[in-house]
Amino acid sequence: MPDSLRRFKADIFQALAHPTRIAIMELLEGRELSAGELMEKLRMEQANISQHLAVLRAKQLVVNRKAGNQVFYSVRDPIISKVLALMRRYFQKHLKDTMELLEEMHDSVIPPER
Amino acid sequence: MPDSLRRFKADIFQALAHPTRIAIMELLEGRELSAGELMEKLRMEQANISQHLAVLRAKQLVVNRKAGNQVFYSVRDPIISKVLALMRRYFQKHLKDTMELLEEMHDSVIPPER
DNA sequence: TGCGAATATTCGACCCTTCGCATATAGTAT
DNA sequence: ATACTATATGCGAAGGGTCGAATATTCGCA
Repeated sequence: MPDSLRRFKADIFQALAHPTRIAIMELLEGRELSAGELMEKLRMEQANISQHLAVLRAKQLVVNRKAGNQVFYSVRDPIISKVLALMRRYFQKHLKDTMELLEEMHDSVIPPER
Repeated sequence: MPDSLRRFKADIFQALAHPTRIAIMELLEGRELSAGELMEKLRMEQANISQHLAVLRAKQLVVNRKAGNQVFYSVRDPIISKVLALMRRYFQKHLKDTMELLEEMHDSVIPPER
């Protein structure tokens, strides 16, 4: 496989390599949401969400549809959703190790989420 | 889904988000290779391969087995190979768009590979 | 046309990753 | 022990990603 293709594939993973973008992709599984709805569900700054959407758009992981004042996003190809689903299986399978790793990683105490 | 888990999942993608590491994972599909064999197949510096292996090890995408003088690597869970396989399907499906994107991305001329 | 709402883009600071180089560790053999 | 091979780790420089704040664009409506 030529390196240019591998670089491209790496870029796709790179696009998925951010918690917010994963959250966006998971929220978009099977349905369409506007940028505003995403912003509200994720409780993040408008500009920030928009930047992450720009990344996902640039790598063509999502497509957008303008409807009046709003822009609706959806996942471009269900294969990507399958990838995310596989990842969920992977995490369930290795949940114990995952937790241990998590603790090592932020090696002291994980602040409680609220 | 808690954000800590999503961060962890993002880290997995991050680990895959490099052409060299994708190459390593693909070479390891279904078989075991030593660090030296990987280095030779990929024609990269020893230290560099070793650093990439360290990343893959840290995220537990590969496991290693010491045998005398050498260290053999293999993929920890075939689910990850499935993810890579899905990605290959995705690329075949969108090959035309992929190529166009590639040209936009290094938007002038792509230096010939040798 | 002008205004307000929804979304996008730009900018600068900070941080993290990657590379090459140098060095360290682990194992084998003599 | 010494020497040699295989692999790993530490370090600094360069590059790229992420964030918040400010600004720009696009659309609908009066």
